[in-house]
Amino acid sequence: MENRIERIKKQLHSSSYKLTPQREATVRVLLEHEEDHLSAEDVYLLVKEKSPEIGLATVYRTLELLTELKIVDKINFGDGVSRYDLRKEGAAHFHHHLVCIDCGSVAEIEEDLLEDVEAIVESGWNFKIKDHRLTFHGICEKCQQEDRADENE
Amino acid sequence: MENRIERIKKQLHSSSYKLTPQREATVRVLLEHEEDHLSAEDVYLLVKEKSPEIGLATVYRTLELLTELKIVDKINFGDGVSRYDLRKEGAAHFHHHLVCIDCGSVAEIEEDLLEDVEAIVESGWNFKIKDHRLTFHGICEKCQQEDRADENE
DNA sequence: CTCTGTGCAAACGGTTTGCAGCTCA
DNA sequence: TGAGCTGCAAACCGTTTGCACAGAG
Repeated sequence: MENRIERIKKQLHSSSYKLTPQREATVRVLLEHEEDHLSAEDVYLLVKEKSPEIGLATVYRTLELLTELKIVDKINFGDGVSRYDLRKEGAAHFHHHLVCIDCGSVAEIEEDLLEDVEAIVESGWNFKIKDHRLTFHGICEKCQQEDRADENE
Repeated sequence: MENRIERIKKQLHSSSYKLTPQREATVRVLLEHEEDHLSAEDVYLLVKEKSPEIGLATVYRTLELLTELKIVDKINFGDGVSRYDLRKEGAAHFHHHLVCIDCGSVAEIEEDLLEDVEAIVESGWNFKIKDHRLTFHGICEKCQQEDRADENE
């Protein structure tokens, strides 16, 4: 935890930004909720619990800054809200998501899985890939079980 | 063209919707710009050229209706605007996109490419896939050539 | 006549921006 | 002192909604 903060601090400094208390509070919330896919508003409310004086605009500006430095990834599942996802340490590729269309839960896939596909696309379409977004929409394990339970009623 | 309109008309009817002049004008714009990834506003302006009385709300409502009936797909490249993409005749899967981070152009990939990946995800994560979104961000062929030309200056 | 669909304008909600004040070198 | 950063409120902008009216069956 502390050493990840330290590393982020260095990343900011190397681009001549400061790790202000507000920025640190925001980063801490992101670290503590690494599995969730928080919206800016979510982050704001969580930061506010510990630092009540913070403003929503500051959170937005911090998230934008972190996105720019590729410390977080800004994602959009099509529900009209941007969500922010901390990049995994040393992850070469952006991870994938499984969005459940029943309960709305979002799971992550760390495995790359796209290596073959990317090779095909790069050679077949002459496209130099820099990043990707892959999201599957479907039914999560829990909802599948509940659906089956419903059927047996 | 005409028979695709006819087919869409039938799809609407089978869900007890009418193909009104406004809806037809909107669909025609989508058919005429199948390669572009138009925003609602884009569609509105194009429809307005031929049917100036149409309102923006009607275009939104039509696009929503077409999305519901899976005649178009609503996509989001993260620039804060929804774009609408006509489904290819009989396409089982939603196609993929190549977004150029230099010039902003968007190309489409019709090939599935994800069959293997989906099989892995379904069995490995117990997730029943219903749909997917795959977008690659990178440099298109044209911009790669221009970059190379720049280097040789 | 009824029900669906439409145009307009207002409302909405997430995000951005202008600005005055603050912090810390 | 000055550059960067913050909080607040207002502005923004894509999208949705309420409502009165039009049009087809």
